[in-house]
Amino acid sequence: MLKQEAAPSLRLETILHALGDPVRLGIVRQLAREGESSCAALNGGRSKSTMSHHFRVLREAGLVVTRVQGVTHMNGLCRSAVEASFPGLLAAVIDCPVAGAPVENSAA
Amino acid sequence: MLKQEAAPSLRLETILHALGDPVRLGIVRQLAREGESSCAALNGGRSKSTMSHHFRVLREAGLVVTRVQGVTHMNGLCRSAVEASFPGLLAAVIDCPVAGAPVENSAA
DNA sequence: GTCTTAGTTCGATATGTTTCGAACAAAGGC
DNA sequence: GCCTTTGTTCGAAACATATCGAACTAAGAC
Repeated sequence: MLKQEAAPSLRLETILHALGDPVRLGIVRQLAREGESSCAALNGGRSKSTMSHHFRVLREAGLVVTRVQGVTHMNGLCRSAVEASFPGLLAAVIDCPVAGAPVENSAA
Repeated sequence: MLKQEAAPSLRLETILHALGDPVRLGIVRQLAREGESSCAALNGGRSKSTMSHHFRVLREAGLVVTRVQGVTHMNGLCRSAVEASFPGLLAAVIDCPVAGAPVENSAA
């Protein structure tokens, strides 16, 4: 079962706004590096409700799809869909080193 | 004379945040299409102080440089600097059609 | 059926952002 | 010198966002 709020609009403005938050940027980058993850696996010490909010923004922007798998929700990056609408955008955001680790780097 | 707040940090997070606002995204896209412009040439009916604020955010993000030329301030996109740090990012943001015209399209 | 787990939704608070008008500063034209 | 033009800076108001805890829901384990 997929969670997707209607057809995501895939508006550039909405996508950039979603990516403009450090927590969400961290989520997207981590999802890109490590593939699907549960919500809990990405909370950098933030509360469940905060994370739920950020995932909702990412979902509504069309950047992330959430697949409900039993009790956990697996989130995946919508690489191809975003790539189709805005070629090169995700690659540029993902394939570059970045200072500061918004979501802890699991390098602990 | 160039206006540049110290060395712009060129942080991805800051750049995405700057681009996440529809007015600023419009400015950047228009600057990309039409080259340098004065501040006044890009106000979509907004007040001077509002535009000044947006240009400041763009400048601080390292997306725009402002050259003072007599009484007017000419703003140009820092394509190469941004491209050097985040290859493909500006291209992805600029070279795509976008719904909604934040800054009026001069197609009036 | 009861309990646990993983997320969501709600309501509140604190913080940021956008926007404006008014006052200011710099550069030139007269 | 004075006036005009173009932006900037300063408050202030309106709005949006990030964050939390508490109450809720759905799925499964027991």
